[in-house]
Amino acid sequence: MRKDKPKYKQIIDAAVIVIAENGYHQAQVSKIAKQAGVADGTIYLYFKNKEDILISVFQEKMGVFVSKLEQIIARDLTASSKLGLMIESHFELLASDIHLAIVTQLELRQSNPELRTKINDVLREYLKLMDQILVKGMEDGEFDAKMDIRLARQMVFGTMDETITTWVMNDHKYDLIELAPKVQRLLLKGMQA
Amino acid sequence: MRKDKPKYKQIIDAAVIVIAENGYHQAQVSKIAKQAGVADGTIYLYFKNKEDILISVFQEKMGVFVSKLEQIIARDLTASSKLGLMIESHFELLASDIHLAIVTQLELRQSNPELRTKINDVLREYLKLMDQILVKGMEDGEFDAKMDIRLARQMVFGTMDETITTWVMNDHKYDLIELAPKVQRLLLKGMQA
Amino acid sequence: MRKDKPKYKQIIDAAVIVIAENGYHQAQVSKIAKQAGVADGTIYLYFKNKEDILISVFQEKMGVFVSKLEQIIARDLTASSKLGLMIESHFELLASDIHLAIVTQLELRQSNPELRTKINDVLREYLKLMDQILVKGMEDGEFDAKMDIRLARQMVFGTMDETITTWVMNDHKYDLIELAPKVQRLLLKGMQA
Amino acid sequence: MRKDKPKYKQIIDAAVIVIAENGYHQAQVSKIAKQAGVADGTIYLYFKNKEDILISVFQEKMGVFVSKLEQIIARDLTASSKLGLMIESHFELLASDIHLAIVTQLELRQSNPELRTKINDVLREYLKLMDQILVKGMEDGEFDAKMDIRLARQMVFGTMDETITTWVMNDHKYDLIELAPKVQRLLLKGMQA
DNA sequence: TATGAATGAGATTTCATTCAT
DNA sequence: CATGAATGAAATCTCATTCAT
Repeated sequence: MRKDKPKYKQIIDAAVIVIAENGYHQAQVSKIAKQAGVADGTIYLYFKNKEDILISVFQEKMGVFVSKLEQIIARDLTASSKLGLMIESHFELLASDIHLAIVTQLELRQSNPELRTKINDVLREYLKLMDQILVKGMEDGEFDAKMDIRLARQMVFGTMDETITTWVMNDHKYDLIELAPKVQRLLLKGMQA
Repeated sequence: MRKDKPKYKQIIDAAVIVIAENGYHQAQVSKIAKQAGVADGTIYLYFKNKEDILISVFQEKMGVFVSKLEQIIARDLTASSKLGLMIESHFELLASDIHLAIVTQLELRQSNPELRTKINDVLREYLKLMDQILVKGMEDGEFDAKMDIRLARQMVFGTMDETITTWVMNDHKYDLIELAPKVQRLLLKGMQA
Repeated sequence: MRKDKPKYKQIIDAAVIVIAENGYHQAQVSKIAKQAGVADGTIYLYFKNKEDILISVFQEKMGVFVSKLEQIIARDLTASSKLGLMIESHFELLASDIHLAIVTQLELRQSNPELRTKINDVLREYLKLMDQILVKGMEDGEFDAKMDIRLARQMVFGTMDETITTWVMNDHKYDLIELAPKVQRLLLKGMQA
Repeated sequence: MRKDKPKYKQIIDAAVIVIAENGYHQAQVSKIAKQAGVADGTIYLYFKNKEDILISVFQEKMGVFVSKLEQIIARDLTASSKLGLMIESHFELLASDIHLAIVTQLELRQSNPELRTKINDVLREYLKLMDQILVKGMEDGEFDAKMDIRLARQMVFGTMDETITTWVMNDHKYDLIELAPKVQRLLLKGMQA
């Protein structure tokens, strides 16, 4: 389905706005179409069905996170620095797009198990990259070589996720980005050799 | 709403089972009524509406977590030990009731933000108790006195939550409880003075 | 699904009227519900889905044809007389319920192949009874013992069907019933020994 | 509408194939266009609307039946022979084009009464020719001079139609053409003087 | 002539909630 | 207290047709 055409992106962006403003269950296709400035039927020229829109939203947006993280990993830095950059970059992306933050932290989690499974597939790629940082840190002697890597990853991701969700649920009335260094310090301490 | 009558609890328990077995979106009132062995209309003698059932499920079950945690806090122990017991106790409760674990970690999160806000109100009590442990640890010089207490709490809760959710999503095929000490160690290291 | 309850029959009869007056493709469930004097949702307490209504219409109404024909066959008459009574009875039933005639001869034939297959299952029972008459006639020496029974049945049914359909399509402006003896004579001549 | 241009016939033939292979309700304009190797919009340069395609299909194909029958009538034969040739010719045409048989016997009957009325207009020409044979037979003393000609025609057409439809519905697994003489004999007996 | 992207109307079905018994 | 039959609002997706190029 013509992902290069401008309307594809138009609809994705419209979906993010509509879901953020109306909530997942009130995000009817007709609302998304109106927001995108196209007819209802046009949606179906670019997406198989409603679920396909939502998965695509997640894929397109998560893609940005993944490529940012890939760039960070490619750089010649310590694992600690990479971890810090990752957190900062993750927070920045969501802080700069409140709509997207609402959608990923709150609304998309209301989707049915089927859809969530597909979302998890997308997420997994991100978590794999995260693991690369942890492994490097353990190999380089920065992180505790004996720590359970899965648990460590769950701590890192769980902490970031909880921090962002709390921020979103508090109507983002404080600065998320300035929490990044503190979160980094906390997590690093937990994992350091 | 007659919370003392046996049918009140019957319905709450039925709701947990039905949601766990069918998923949040397939947990119709009529199914809960059938599972509870009462007529559909009877539900409405004990609960205002469907949302009220779900909040009540969370309140009743969370109450157990809260009272367990209160007992732990009342004991004469170091903050670190209390934290360890809290994690262990939390894991134990969910590992011993898979239905409940599925409901709290996966299904109830599909509810709309409105309901989730109410659920968070219930959760807040638990988080406040958690804060007491952290404060005590900071005062006693066990934990870093300068750490951001909200962030620390988010790390603790986020890590526990992510760990349990991952366990549930992996069909609880490994032992959750034996992860508790490792989780404790990881978190303590992050927070220690 | 409660076929004994009066609402079941109410809905069936409403469906016949709505389909006859509006055509198959304009017979929305909401129209049938309104005609039956029930809410849209009530339909689904008695029928699995829209197709189920249509099949039930055919089954219920065809049941009358079948039982009439069974009575005729049970009587002590020559095959020729039975054939005559069958034609007469068939014509009478449809002439007395124009709505039903329109539905069976025109509207229900617009249904999709799936539904038509199910309708044919119902029809088969009627054709089997028809065969009994033909067999008896052949055994008793009334009908040509060497005729192809399938072809004979196709002639009988095809002629009746074509006659009724033509009558319906001509807005039943002439008397269908008085054609019965003529049709009988024609068919008997074709089959007689 | 340029009926002489090759694309006109291309589209007609494409329609027959698409309807036969996909069924009436799955024969979308876009499928017919693809099968014909033209763009969707091009269809509308040759046909007023979808219904117009279907009527044209019937007209074009029925034209073959009519001209065959005209040739038969023009020959110097008895009415009985003509009737026999007509049945044989009718069966042959459909047996040699299964797609067409499926379309005329099953699929086109799913169209709405409006369209069917128009199809009947086309059919009427064929039935008129059939009447010529019957009249001649009655005048020549071959057929019963007192028979109701309309009924007789309904018997002839209804029997042929039912025979062919049954053959199509049985996946044309037996030979239709060899049934022709038997059908002829049956019908002639019914009509003979 | 020919294209094909865009349009937008329209219907089935589910399920929380009510209320007469 | 308890019942359960009845209600009725609400949303996804299809596809014939158009029209700018």
